[in-house]
Amino acid sequence: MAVAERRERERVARREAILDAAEELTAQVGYESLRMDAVAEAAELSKGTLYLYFANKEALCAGVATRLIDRLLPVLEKDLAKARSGLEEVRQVLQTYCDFTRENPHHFRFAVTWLSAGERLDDSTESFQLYRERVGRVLQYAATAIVRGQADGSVRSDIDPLPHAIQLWSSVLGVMLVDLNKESVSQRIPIPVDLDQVVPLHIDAMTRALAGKELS
Amino acid sequence: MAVAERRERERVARREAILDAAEELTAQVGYESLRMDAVAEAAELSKGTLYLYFANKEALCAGVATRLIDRLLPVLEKDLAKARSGLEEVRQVLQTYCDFTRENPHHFRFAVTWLSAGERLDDSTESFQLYRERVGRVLQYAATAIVRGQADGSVRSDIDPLPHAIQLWSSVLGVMLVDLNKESVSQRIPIPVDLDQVVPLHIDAMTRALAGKELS
DNA sequence: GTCAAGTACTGACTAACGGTCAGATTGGCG
DNA sequence: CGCCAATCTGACCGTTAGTCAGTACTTGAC
Repeated sequence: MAVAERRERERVARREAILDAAEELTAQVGYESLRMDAVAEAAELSKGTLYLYFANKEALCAGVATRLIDRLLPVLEKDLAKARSGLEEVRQVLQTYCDFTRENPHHFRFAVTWLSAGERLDDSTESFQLYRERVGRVLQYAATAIVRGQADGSVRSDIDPLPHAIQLWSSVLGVMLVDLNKESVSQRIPIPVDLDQVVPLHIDAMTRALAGKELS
Repeated sequence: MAVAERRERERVARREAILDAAEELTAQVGYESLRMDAVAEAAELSKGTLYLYFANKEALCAGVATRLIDRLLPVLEKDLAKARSGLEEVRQVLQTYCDFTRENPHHFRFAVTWLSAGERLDDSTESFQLYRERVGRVLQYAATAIVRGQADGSVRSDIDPLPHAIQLWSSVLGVMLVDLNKESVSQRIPIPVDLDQVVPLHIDAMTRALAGKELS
């Protein structure tokens, strides 16, 4: 049945086309202003069709976010090759993640919304399964870097890699939340601070906290 | 004109009554499920009246959040008295803020939404002016603690208090984001970790990163 | 007491948007 | 051609934030 195979290919292609449209629009107007009507128009489909490919708006956004992480992973792999120690790897994971977030602020806003949605969000759909798996992979990079650092002595030996990987990731999340909204936050917070410093400060602080004995 | 004064008192009282209703409802159903109709009903007013006291839903929520911070500030003051050094003060600010956030998760969700809203949110209303001012005060506690720590030698002398206060606050924001959604996050992240550890780990890491030379 | 000028409040209405579904359209197959 | 299944459509629905013309009440002047 070559027909069935072609149909499957077409189905995948259409799904990707919808994701292309959604990604493009998200980049323009931001994740929270994304309208299903607009996605349908951009993809040259009717709104109903979107729901044949994605369970709901969140699932569609999860699909966009998953593709973005898929582009991050090879970069992460490449950047990590530069590192000369486990601690440097940890630092590089954080740095690469921050750079990625700055280039793809909308993915980040989606992640925050997803996290803070608590029980309210139904993330049992396939789109979310895939997304979750990608997030897990990013965390694994951090955890692996810590393990390597413990092996080569650059990272303290008395810590548990996985919980620390989550601590690193979640704290970066908060810092990036502020960084991405620098312009408005600096007006919103009645304190004069150069917010550009905050991300490097945080990465330094995290590195310092993980460093093994030999760090001055 | 005693009449004008009484009117003003009544106006303030009504505003407070609306905030009471909104706070109560928020505690029950959460910030994102708060409905203006429900607030109106709970406050025994019509919906239109709410908009005579608050510019919009966000402004109402900012009002609720402001009152919550007003309850945090004295606790912060009290807890800080316990600290024996500047570094301990920093630690205590973080700890008290985390405890407060756990007791008032809805305030926290509001703060995150506000921050991540970027330019989209109109926060020029009076409610937001007040809220911003309160956030500034919390940050000031952190910054002051750092300054004290530098004075008594418990905190590194080579850091700038204000940017670090923001780095502390924003990273705690991210960590709490995960903490508050432990149950669902632990299912969402395909990695087996006890998420209860993350907040203490983070506070330790932050303390370690700020500590002056004498820390082992 | 009464009337005019505020002031506070009301609730039906609108607009926007996520999501649905009965029916139209398309394309393969006997 | 005619039938079936898969795909697609877009008018429609429910929900909810926000509006505003109209009502009710209060006040102070006469």
